[in-house]
Amino acid sequence: METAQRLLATQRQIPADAETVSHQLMLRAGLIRQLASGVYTWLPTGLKVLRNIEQIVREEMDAAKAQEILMPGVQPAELWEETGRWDQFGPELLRFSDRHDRGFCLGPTHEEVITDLVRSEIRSYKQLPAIFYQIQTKFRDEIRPRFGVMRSREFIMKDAYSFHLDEKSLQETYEVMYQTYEKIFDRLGLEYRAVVADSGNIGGDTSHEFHVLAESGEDQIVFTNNGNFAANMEMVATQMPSAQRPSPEASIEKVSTPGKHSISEVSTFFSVSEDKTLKTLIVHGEKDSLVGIVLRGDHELNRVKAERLDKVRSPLKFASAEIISKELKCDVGSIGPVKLNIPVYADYSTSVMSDFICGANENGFHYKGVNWGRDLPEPDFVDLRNISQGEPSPGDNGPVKIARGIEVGHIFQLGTKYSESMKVSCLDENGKSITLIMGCYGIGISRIVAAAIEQNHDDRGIVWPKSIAPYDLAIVPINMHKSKRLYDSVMELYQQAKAAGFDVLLDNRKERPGVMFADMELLGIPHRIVLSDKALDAGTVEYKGRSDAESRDLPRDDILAFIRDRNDPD
RNA sequence: CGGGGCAUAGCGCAGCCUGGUAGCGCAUCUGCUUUGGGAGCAGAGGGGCGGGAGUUCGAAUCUCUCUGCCCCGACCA
Repeated sequence: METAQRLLATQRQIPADAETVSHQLMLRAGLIRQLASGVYTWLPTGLKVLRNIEQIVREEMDAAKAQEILMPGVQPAELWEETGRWDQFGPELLRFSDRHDRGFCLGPTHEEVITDLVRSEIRSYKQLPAIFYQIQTKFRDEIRPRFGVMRSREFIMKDAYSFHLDEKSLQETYEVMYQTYEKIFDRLGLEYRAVVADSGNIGGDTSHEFHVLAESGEDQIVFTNNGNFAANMEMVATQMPSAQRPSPEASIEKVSTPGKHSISEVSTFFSVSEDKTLKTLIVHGEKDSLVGIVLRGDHELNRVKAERLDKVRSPLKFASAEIISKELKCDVGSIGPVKLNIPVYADYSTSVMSDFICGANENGFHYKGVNWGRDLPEPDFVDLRNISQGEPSPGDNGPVKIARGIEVGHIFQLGTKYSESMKVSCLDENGKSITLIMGCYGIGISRIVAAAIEQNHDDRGIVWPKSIAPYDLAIVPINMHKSKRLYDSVMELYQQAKAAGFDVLLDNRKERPGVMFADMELLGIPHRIVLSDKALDAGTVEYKGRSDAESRDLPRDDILAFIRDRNDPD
């Protein structure tokens, strides 16, 4: 491919609307353009990356004996009514009517469609197990699309669905899919981790997420060095401490703490560490009630755990400052569990605290020397918090580490959630009708593009893993328009590289070198060859890998073999 | 949906407070010079200021009202 004939669409300036690195770089490198909120056009370069990812996914899915199909983006309401999701899904499901006033939606996922297909096509156990997949555009009317294609409304997903006669078969296929996902993310050249996950509203029991590790990731993942434990933060249980609560030594005392609101201010004021304080959060309960949630000062609330509590409204909603001051007669920074006349849940970790500090439910005052049982009733101690770095892991696998990740894959064991409501069965070898068991397996293809950039970039632009880079190799000639022999040499190398199977981008624009270098680096092309008259005399070319610190001169005749070796050292 | 912000040329912005008929940088086009890290000079084209209504002799500037987009919170690949 030659730059002069190609819509490179690179931009020098950072678009004002983009905040995250990947979003900025995708716009600047000319991969995408926004059409509407959460809706993007893929430009030629971006599409090449997308196709590279799709190809790897396709090859590995095919290798796992999954069969590719393509289902419609538009789906009839009746199917969704069968599973009850027409009502459950909420506004995220974009609904509309056709000219006959029949209800339709834009497919956010395809459990209903595939299940409908399978129930009419699969009749015998001999056709099972079966895995179907597609790579297709989905639409979810997200409340707030953001970060470019990281969370867009229209996006490209690989979704796969498996059907089984029994649980054992589902387990086997699930294991195959897990391994297939590992192969896919290995081939994509991304640093990732598989974690135990919450299955959310897709339904089912066992589920794993695959996260690309990146500082900017929205999810926290928890794992151990021995590799035997890895889970989404939402899922990591903390235990009731086994230690005995120390006996009270101090007596309760109300202390004036003017202007001290946050835990760090209060702990500094009292010259104690944050773990000697309690923080009390106020959330909405059922109906109009409020519920207090008490955590150790240095701990972080886990929303998913809080939502599971009987008295807490789901989804979790924090009480506003106005409601708190109206109902509790004090402001947010002064709340504590003592004489708090609403239901209170306290985290396990607070059960072994004594002589602690907490808000006095009066502006400008805190209590110190507070003790459970003596100064206030024992609350319900439950698991409410996020585990912290360095704490012992569940199952004795050593201390946990915490990293941030971007969820790019999710596999579920669905069980019979859809097959039951949609009555999918077939006959087993005894002629008995069996309700099929399902699994489903998603990969966010378009999100992977953004995640790969979040994980692999520098101050000059994208640094693509070589398997998904839009081009393998950039050829940058210096002053080609001035030298016929340079032109001939460049074109010869260009043809040779193409013949050798490289996807080559020849920068044949009449630009100054700096402009070409900057664009090729912004685009993140893994290998760059610079050709000049000077090097021609020496019989060399100048080579630089995208993440190399320095360029090097190599014999012209060896360059393609050199790059091939570098790509594939074996 | 709650909170905050923005909307002026392809991109980034100024002008708005104190109304007088739109400007800067980059990009684009032409010419000359230049050519190993986003060139220099000269010239050119391009918008009527998100839409609608109002106030006014006159509105990018003031008022009202829509709409779109971005950011922070609850959803998910």
